[in-house]
Amino acid sequence: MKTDLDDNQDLSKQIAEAIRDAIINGSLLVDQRLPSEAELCEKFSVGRSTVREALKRLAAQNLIRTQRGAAGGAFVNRMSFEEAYGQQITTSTLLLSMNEVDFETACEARYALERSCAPLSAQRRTPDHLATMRAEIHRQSQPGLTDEAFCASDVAFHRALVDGAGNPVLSYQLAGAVEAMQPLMNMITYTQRDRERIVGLHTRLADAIEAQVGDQAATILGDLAAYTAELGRSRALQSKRAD
Amino acid sequence: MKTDLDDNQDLSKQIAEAIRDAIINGSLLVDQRLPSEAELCEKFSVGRSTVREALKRLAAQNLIRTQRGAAGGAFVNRMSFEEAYGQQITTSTLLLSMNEVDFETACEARYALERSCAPLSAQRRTPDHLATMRAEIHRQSQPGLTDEAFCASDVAFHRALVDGAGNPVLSYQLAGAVEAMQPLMNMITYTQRDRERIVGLHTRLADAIEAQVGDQAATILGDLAAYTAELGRSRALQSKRAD
DNA sequence: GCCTCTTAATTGTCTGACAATTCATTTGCC
DNA sequence: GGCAAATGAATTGTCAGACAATTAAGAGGC
Repeated sequence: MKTDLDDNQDLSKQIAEAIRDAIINGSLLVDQRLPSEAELCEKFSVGRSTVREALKRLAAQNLIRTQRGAAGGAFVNRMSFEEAYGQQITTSTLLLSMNEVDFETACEARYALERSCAPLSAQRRTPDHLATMRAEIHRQSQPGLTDEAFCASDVAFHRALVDGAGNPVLSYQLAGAVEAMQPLMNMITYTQRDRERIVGLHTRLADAIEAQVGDQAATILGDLAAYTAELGRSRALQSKRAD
Repeated sequence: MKTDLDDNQDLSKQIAEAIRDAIINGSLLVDQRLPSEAELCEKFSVGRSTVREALKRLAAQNLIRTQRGAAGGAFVNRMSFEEAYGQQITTSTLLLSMNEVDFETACEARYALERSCAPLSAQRRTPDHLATMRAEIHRQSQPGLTDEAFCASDVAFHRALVDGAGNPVLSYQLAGAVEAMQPLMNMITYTQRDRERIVGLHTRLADAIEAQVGDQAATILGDLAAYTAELGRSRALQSKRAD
């Protein structure tokens, strides 16, 4: 961990970066205790507030956790799939909502990514995954479902599809990407006919996954992408705002 | 923005979350100025350090930026693709390095994801993308290249492939995923024969993209995935540590 | 109109203090 | 001796006040 302060600006940022680098390059290992705030003050020759602000920056990125008390302090946090997943969703959601990404682009990206796990999922899916997919299809067929609930079920369905590939890294990347696009998908109003069409495609998709025919699953995902894009085009002007 | 503090623990975290939620749900718009620290102190009835720590948490996530001076303050930051990309790489890199993800799983995820943009890239790639791919292939053929430089060039090559799809959302998701796996890829030692084989596959891949034959590109990516996985299996015990 | 100086607002940093929490040690009782 | 309670020490969490650094806007002079 370097102790020299390069510039004359934003000390807490520099200190946070120094510690972050130490974590990334392995100088600080998981669950290792960082020096106490007082020691860091001496090491970097700064006041305690500055050190604390640096630590809070790291805590916000889930890089460290802190404990009070005698044997307390700041510890290097093991980044869990759960935390990483949450962070990715927050980042991606904001990125999409703040940059006027048009629906068609987001939609294309989503289905392209999802397609990548169709063959693996067809090959490795367990009965659990199939059951989840069937259950979500059933939920989507219920009348009186709000658009938001329909979208949430859609995400759950596709989540099961992705998880079926049995690759946690793939699940992490894809689930984050898909879920981040949910607010955009939520902007669509689905008529009863739309829903029936989607449920039909989902059913065929589940059938293909069950029959372990990956190519067919990929093709159906392509159809689903095309249909969703079409819905987006025709409903583009409604601009429902999710709040 | 809520002003009530639920628990009796970690005030700065609660305040940060309250403001973050306000940003996500649209109560605070891009480039809008947050209340000054003094005003936030009053609003939440806490001391200034607490408010500052909350703001630092948000700054660490690129949600806000701060400016000193008379018209200064904290402003809602427009999340740029650049920032989001950097965050995703940091998160994913740590996730992979701290959770003993085995090489084969990471490799499978990487190539599965990359495959998803092969058809789009074949369809839309510009001469610029092709030129970058050819240039990186040439670099990879240079003798005396370190393994790290070879890997970096490999990432640049695949980055061009991904960007060829002309979908910024897809580029963002994929480039982050691919780059985050670079440290794992760096653990491989490439012999001259390995490199020749990879360069050969890259050349065929560039040819397929140039000829706009997406299916073939996807197939070659599959071959590349299989070969990389094979290298990972045979070299698994070397465990070079990148520092 | 333009330049300079002043002023006010705001964030960045430091210091000192106290509260809250947690663990280790000591004390006191049996 | 053994166990429970009190004590103390270390550490983070919070607050208050002060000053420095920076920046925009206004005042004043020319």
